[in-house]
Amino acid sequence: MLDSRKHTVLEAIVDCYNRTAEPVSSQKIVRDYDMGLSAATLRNTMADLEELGYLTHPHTSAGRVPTEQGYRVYVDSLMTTQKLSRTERQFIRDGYASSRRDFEEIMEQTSKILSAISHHIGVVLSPELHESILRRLELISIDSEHILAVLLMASGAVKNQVVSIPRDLSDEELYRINRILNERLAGLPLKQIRQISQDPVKLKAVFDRPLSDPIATVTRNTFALEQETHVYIDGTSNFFSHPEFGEVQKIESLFRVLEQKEQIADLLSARQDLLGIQVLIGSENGCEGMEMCSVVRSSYRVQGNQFGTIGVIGPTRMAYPRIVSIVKFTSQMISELFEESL
Amino acid sequence: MLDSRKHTVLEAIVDCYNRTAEPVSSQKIVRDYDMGLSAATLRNTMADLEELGYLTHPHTSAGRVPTEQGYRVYVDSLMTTQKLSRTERQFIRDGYASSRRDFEEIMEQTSKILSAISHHIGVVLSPELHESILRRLELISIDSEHILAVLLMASGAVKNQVVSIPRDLSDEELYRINRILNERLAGLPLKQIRQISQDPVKLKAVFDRPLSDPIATVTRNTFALEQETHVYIDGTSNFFSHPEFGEVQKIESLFRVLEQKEQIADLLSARQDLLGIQVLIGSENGCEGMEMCSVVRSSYRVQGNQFGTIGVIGPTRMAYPRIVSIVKFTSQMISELFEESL
DNA sequence: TCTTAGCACTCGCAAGAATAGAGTGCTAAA
DNA sequence: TTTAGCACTCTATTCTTGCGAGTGCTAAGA
Repeated sequence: MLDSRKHTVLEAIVDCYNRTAEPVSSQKIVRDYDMGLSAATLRNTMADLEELGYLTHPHTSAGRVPTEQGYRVYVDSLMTTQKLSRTERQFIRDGYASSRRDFEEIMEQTSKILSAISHHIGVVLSPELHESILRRLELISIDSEHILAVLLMASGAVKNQVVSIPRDLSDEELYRINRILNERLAGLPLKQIRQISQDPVKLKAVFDRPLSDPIATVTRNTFALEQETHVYIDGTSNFFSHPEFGEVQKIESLFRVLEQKEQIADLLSARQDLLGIQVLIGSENGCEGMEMCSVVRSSYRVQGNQFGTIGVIGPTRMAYPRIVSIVKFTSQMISELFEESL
Repeated sequence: MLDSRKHTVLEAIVDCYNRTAEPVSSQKIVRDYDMGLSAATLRNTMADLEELGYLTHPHTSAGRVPTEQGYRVYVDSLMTTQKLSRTERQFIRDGYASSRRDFEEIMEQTSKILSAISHHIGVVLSPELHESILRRLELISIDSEHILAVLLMASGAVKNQVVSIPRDLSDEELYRINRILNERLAGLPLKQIRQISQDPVKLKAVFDRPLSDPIATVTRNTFALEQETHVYIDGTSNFFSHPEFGEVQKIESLFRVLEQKEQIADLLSARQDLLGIQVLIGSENGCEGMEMCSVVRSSYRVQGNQFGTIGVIGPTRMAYPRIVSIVKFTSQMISELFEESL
């Protein structure tokens, strides 16, 4: 569809625009890229590329700027992904070295590493709690009406949940319930446990006890969990250094979106089934207020069928090859970390 | 020091400036405030107030703007604190109604309520973990090298901590250690437990066992906690609606500070010993990059000697009477919540 | 002595006009 | 097919001008 020259020119323009943040003129290309063509010829090619929808003009006498479609072609078939340098890889590894294998800390640290090395916004989505497999649960008495349920997942994630109890339970009773719940429920995914806990028939089958038994109530109340994903965001202030966000209103709309963590979660987790790296360019992310941002995301595997997502959010004009490498490498790192910790 | 007229005029100017965000002229005061004086007289008084350091001029032919010193006088002795309206009080109460008494949720919800009702930034500092009293601790086996320690505090706060263990411990051993730790340590503040855990003599005295016993190692590793305060921030994007932050660089410096949670923690917790409401005006907060912001803060009591802090961060030009009332009422609410939950 | 009307003066701000310069599109020649 | 040349367009900058808001000062009045 595009001949070789158009490819080269488009790549040069994307590259140049990404570095300078200014519309790219034909002269600029002649000077900076040695492609043995004159400015006039380039202008012809650029006009063609514009006709095809890969470039635009801010105004008649300005240079060219890639359109989203242009970026799409660049990302899909032009750019050459370079490997991260040794220093960069080490930087990422070092970032994890200090963390003590604590689930939350790994999540948080990842968002920090991503933002620090990419100079954009780093986002991490923890795996959906419902998919997690319960390794062990511990019930701790709080007062006569509440207990604290500590759910330890196979992934290392921990969920604390205050649970109402129907009547005061003695230590022995609680201990007994605790033991039985562990026997019958450990090893199952939370989603399944939830189904059991809400279905009187299944509940009876699993525990072989009348529904009035405190064990049924405790189970029901403990596993009445909402869908839950945690969102870790870091590096928001990096956005201030980009010239395209020189006006307040542009940055405002972005920040308003970032404060809505659910929206970010949706954005990152949409079509999570697609494995590997994905790049959403500009308005492709479908998020109002984030039209001028691109998202590079990848899922990571925690365990079995459990996946979380990491991503970098930056201006559409970002250094895609580098960011893609960063996200790819980091998601490998994090998957390895979780494999080790098993 | 200031006669009654100067008082009235200063109050009017602060009030007017807070509403309009524009320098206040003598005419404006004549029109909006019925004080039976001519513009010329007001100009004289304003000149006096400027000489005393309570007002300034952006330039010769502009109206007056309060200085930080002017705000100081206003806050300390001029403003009339109005009570919150019934609707506002109800709004705050409703904000807590949905939360399930979960410690973290209360913290988070408070920052949301504060920002939503004040239209500024809401900040909540959890009480310093070291000051908390251990109610109960539970050890859960993770793998042959790690256990999970769940510390339930008297306040309802929960701290999960992954702990390295010297060698694989059987379930019975772990259970035994767990029981002994609870017997000997529950009811003590973490700070004290930490001291015990690091002092061989005390450790031996409390547990009456050789230091080589796993119980000593587990104790030491479990309570080697850092000082720790959580910071909950909400409503940062509210700042975009204030006209004085129309330029990017002003908002940038602020957001860079807000990303440094430790700085915010220091800012809020400094001189925590002072009870009641405190107002830090402009550069008084001593935080670089936040010179144009004021802070209204108050501590809340969780239990016994344990205090956390809540606060509102807004532009120096904020509606102090209202914000002070909000912070005061909210900190009462939160203290009550914790009393109930005992 | 305090208050006020009047007036000259200052300064910022917005609108316009002029200029420079960057970059294009087109044409015609190589 | 490529390229040099040129006219044209549009932006960004700078300067000027005029307007209006608001002050400070002075002198007259209460």
